[in-house]
Parts: sequence; structure tokens; C-alpha cells
Amino acid sequence: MAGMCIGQAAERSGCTVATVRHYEDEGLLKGIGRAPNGRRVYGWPDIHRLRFVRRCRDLGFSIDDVRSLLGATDALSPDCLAVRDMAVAHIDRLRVMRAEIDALEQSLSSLANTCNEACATGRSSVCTIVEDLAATASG
Amino acid sequence: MAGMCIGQAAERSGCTVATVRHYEDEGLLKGIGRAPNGRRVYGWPDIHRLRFVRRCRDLGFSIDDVRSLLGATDALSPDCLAVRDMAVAHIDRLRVMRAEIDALEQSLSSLANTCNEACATGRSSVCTIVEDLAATASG
DNA sequence: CGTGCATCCTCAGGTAACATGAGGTGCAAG
DNA sequence: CTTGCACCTCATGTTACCTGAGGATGCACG
Repeated sequence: MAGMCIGQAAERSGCTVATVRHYEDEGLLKGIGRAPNGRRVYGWPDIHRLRFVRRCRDLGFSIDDVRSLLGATDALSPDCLAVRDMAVAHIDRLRVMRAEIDALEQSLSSLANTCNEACATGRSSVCTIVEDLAATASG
Repeated sequence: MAGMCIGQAAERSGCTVATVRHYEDEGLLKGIGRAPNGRRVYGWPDIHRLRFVRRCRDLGFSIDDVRSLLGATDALSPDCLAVRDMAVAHIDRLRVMRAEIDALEQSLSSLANTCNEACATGRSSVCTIVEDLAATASG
């Protein structure tokens, strides 16, 4: 039960085998044992940690972020406030990203509309989509 | 007027000097001349093309996308319909991204709320933010 | 016992879109 | 003549892995 190979660890943590090795290289996993044959051996705490990393990555945190988060959780009494602050900071980043995406969609939609109106059926010499794309956005 | 150095080309197109060279390496610029001293020489058509590339990149198209778009615009009669199709396809990608971002924000917000409720002032043994982060998302 | 396939190991290099730095040239101003 | 900036090429760094080479091991089957 407490001696899984990397394949099982990967499956149970939702990572690929390469990713599990990568996280170890990055120092996110500590004290991964080796069997006499040289193969890595994982226990349930390692799986848990892998899941934590995987989940944080899925939530958009960078490896460096995860390192900090692990630092907070590795402390004797995990500093949930620090974790919350990182989460809040990350929410702000997400909001900025969404604003940018919304703006892009606006631009692209109006570009597409240009074409739809000008040349819904076949090409039209009136369509300015290509010129519009070449126009500078802001400066 | 029709013989700019790379610095001017960069400034007038909204790229950095390194980026201008990069786009040339990528084959997005054609027929950039050289002065006798070996320096690149740009004309207004080049500037226009650089702006086009820069704008497309800002809109989220990949270099490969831009290559296709340039193909469409380089044609004797630019195929605006092809350009529109790429724009529409890209809008779909943006929608997927936004949905993911919204989901992330949801998750992170509820994580943060967990902590705000449990330990608004100081750390609380009730707060589960760290455990919540470790919980697997889907599988 | 041998064969064959899956899994594991360690490097090394690739991906996207540039940024950065080393080491060297060209050219104008003081 | 020297300072200093803009330019040149080439190499490497960035992020978070993926892919492949080349080789060892483990397990099942006949």
C-alpha cells in the first residue's frame, strides 16, 4: 500500500509520469525514496502533495507560486492567511486577463462583422477587414 | 523617408528591435534590404506589415496564425473571408478561455471565503483553505 | 528458461515568442 | 581620438512541461 511506482503515483495524482519527475526536479517533492533497483517509490503523503501541486497548477498558479504555497502548508501550523492572500492576488490577475479577453473579443467581433456586412456572399471590394487588421490599435 | 533603420522601424511599428528581427527570422517580413554597412533598411510597406503582425499578435493570434493571415493578405486579392473565418475561430477560443477563467475565479473565491469566514482575524483551526486546495478538483 | 512487452531510468533537446547578454563594428559629436 | 549609441550575429534564458534515445528491469506466458 505504501510503496507505489511512478506510474501509479502519476495515475493517482492526475499527473503524467514526466510531470511527476519534473515536480521532483523542481524541488516540490521531498524525500522520494528509491527501491534497490533504482526506481522511485511513493507513499500516500507524496500522492497528496502531488495532487496539491496539480490542483494549484490547474488553478493557474505558477510553479514558483506553488513553492510558496507549499512553504505555507509545510509550516508546523499552515498559514492559511498567506494562502488566502495568494488566492486573492491571483483572482486579481484573472480579472485582468478576463478584461483583456473581453476586449479582444470585441475587436475581433467587429472585425468579423465588417466582413459579414460587406461580403456576406462572396468577396466584396467594400470589405475592409484586412485594412482594419492592419490599423494600429493604440499608437 | 524610405530608408529607416531598425530602431525607427521598431518605434514606428510598436515592436521592440529584438522583436522586429525575430519576425524577420520567422519569415514574416520579406525582402528587407541591407545598407552597404550591413544594416537592415526598412521602407513604409515594411512598417505597415510590422504593424499588422504586431496587431494580430496583440489580438492573440499565434505567429503561425499570422503567417496564414499574411498569406491571405498577400494574395493578389486579399481573401477577407478567410481572414474573417480565422477571426471567428479565434473568438471561439477566447470564449473557452473566459469560461476557464470564470471557473478559476469561482474556485479561488470560495477558497478565499473559506478563510475569511473561518479566520478573519488571525488564524483559526477551523479554516480549511489548505485542505481545500489539496482536495482534488475532478478525479 | 527464454522471449517479449510494459515500465522504469537518465539525459538531451524541443516547444512559443521573444528577452537578454556577449563580443564586435560603424558612425557622428566633442 | 575617444566617447557613446545604434547596429550586427550568435547563444542562451524564460515557463512548464513533452518527446525521444538508449538502456535496464520486471512480469507474464509458453
